[in-house]
Amino acid sequence: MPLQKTTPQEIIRQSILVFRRKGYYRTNMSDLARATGLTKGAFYHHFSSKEDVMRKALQASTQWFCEKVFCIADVEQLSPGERLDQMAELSFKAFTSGEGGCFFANTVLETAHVEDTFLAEITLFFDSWKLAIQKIYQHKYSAEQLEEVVEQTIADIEGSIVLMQLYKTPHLLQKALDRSRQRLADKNDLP
Amino acid sequence: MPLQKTTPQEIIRQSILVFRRKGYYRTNMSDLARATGLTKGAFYHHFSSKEDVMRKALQASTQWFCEKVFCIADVEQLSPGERLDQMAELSFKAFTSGEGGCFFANTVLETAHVEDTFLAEITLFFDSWKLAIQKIYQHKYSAEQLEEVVEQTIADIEGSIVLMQLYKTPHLLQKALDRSRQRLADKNDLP
DNA sequence: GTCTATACACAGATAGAC
DNA sequence: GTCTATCTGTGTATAGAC
Repeated sequence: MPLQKTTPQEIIRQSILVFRRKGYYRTNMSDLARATGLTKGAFYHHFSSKEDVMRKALQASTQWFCEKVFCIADVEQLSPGERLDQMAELSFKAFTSGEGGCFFANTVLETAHVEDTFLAEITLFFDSWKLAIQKIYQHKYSAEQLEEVVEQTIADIEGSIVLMQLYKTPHLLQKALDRSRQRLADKNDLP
Repeated sequence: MPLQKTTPQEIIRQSILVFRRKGYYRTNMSDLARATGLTKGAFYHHFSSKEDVMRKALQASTQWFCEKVFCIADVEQLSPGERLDQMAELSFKAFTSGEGGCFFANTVLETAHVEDTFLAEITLFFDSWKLAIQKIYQHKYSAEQLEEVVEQTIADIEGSIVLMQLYKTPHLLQKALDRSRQRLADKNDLP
């Protein structure tokens, strides 16, 4: 029997890149087929619809962040500062490699008020991210401060990703990640 | 001669609401026509293309922010804190009334890597915003601190608008605006 | 599993009557 | 200035050969 030429995993990997760059609605099945070296017909052999591809792309991307980035928050051999440094470095690469910034922010802004099809998948990403940062900041912030400083950190990073794509300079994201590190070091901080 | 039933200004006003909620690509001419009580044919009497409507919508929205919100930074009768309070209150209303959060953030994420058609219009909005906040923060921050704290403030607000739409609570934006106020009050702050 | 061909719906835009 | 009708392109999805 012949080998499977194109695996669903590889199709999803390429589809994430296209969706992140062009957005959900602007991406068409021809784009996805071309990116994976398939035809539209062959593509539909693997996935039932564009929505199906998108959902699996969001899930795969969240899984990647959890396994490669957010899990660093649990490494007890490292200090909180070292954990944040490693997470920041990987986050920077993830959000600046290729085009499109944050796949999840793009998707929530694009779809939230049209159809709530992907809200569960996107919420899972941000909840996982919040939890990871929370684990690190809890060494420094009190319980009542913790929630807001975590929200501020993620908001600062996501907003910087927006501005980064407008002004076309990754330095804006780098500075936001540096601020997230300073929040762990500084004595007097917001809030 | 008969009176003009639908003014271009009113068409743009309604189009902004639709574009902000559904996004540029997902909005079709029927949506815009319906929102203004016109038919597609009548709509094309006023505007040459969807891109034309979008560009004028972005320009009109920027003009509104400059005349109604950003100009408060120049009111010398008010203290810097009072100016920021007033700007924050109007910004909160602008970003939470209706659906879609920030029209400009939505548009830059949607279009930046597909076509750079609207980058000039969006840049004008953010540059105007930065300038306004800069005028207020310059009373407290040194020249070398100023740029980053302004960028941080806008990033924090924009990121909070993203999260606000995911978690469906305007409180997230309110807290980001409160932090922008604290940056003017606190003694020790980031950076 | 991959291909070509095509069905079907809807989008942006135009023509021409009123 | 607004309408109905229509042209044309493109999008999602399916059918069926190889």
